[in-house]
Amino acid sequence: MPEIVWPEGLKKTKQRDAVVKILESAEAPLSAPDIYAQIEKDGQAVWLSTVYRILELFTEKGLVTKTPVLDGDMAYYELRRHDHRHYAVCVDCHKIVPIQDCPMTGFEPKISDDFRVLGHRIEMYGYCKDCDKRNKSSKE
Amino acid sequence: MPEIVWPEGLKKTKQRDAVVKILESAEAPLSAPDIYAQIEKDGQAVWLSTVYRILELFTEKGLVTKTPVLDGDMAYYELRRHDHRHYAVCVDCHKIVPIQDCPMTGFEPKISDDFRVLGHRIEMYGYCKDCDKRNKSSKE
DNA sequence: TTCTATGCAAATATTTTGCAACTCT
DNA sequence: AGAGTTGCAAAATATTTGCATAGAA
Repeated sequence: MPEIVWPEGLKKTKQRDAVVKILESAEAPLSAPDIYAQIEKDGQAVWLSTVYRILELFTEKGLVTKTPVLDGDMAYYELRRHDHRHYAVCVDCHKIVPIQDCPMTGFEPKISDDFRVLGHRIEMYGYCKDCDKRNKSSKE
Repeated sequence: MPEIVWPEGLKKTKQRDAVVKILESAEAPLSAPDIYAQIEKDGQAVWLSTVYRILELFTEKGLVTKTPVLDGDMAYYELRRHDHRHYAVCVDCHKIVPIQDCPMTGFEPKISDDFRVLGHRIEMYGYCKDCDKRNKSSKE
């Protein structure tokens, strides 16, 4: 069962289907090369530039959200779902872990007069369990 | 009066001073090319790669925070001040506006068992007053 | 058939790196 | 003097674009 509504005017192609499928089964944002690699691994042929083009198009159509992660050497993409998720990112191994709830709920920023807020992005950073443990034991 | 403590072991050079001065007077995060352009405009000579190197070093030393903005085509840098600020970014003109207070205060994410949280980043996005007005009037 | 999407190559943009010359301490 | 910094050029990485062909409606 597809989680998305296909925007009218867009043709369905196997490349686009592949991208959607990867995004649907992802539980954390993925980079374009991530998605490209997964499609290849599934035995399908795509070009990285095509993946970029699809992601850009999907972002435009509101299907996908483009967001930088951590210190941002790459852009990450995720399906724009009905639920509202944020992530914690490990500063060491760059693992991405979903956070359950959103601290912005009910929060009204004081800028609202000067700014029409459409949404927000929250990212926590720190050490995941594994890296935390490793750092402690190696006393680094 | 300098807002920062110069890390020991780092030499003071006019390039580094220039970068610090720009960052001190900025009230929103700046990209490396932004900083480079401002220094040039002040009549000083620097190389962009030097600016990048200085910012990387400062980030390592904890003087500066590197953070991607909006959809992240570039990294932005800001002085790591004592106060804790977040920003709203206009999706149209990319203007960056500081937000007064932080919705995370007192918030304890449910992941804390599996993750040692060091900090967080929040970014609101939407339309700034000018772009909102312009979009309404041009009925675009 | 007609319009759009993709393959492919080549360009662009941002950031990083290597090394010799220079400049702080 | 000696270690750390910068100028400069060139490389590396991420992403975008142009155009002819292939594919969906």
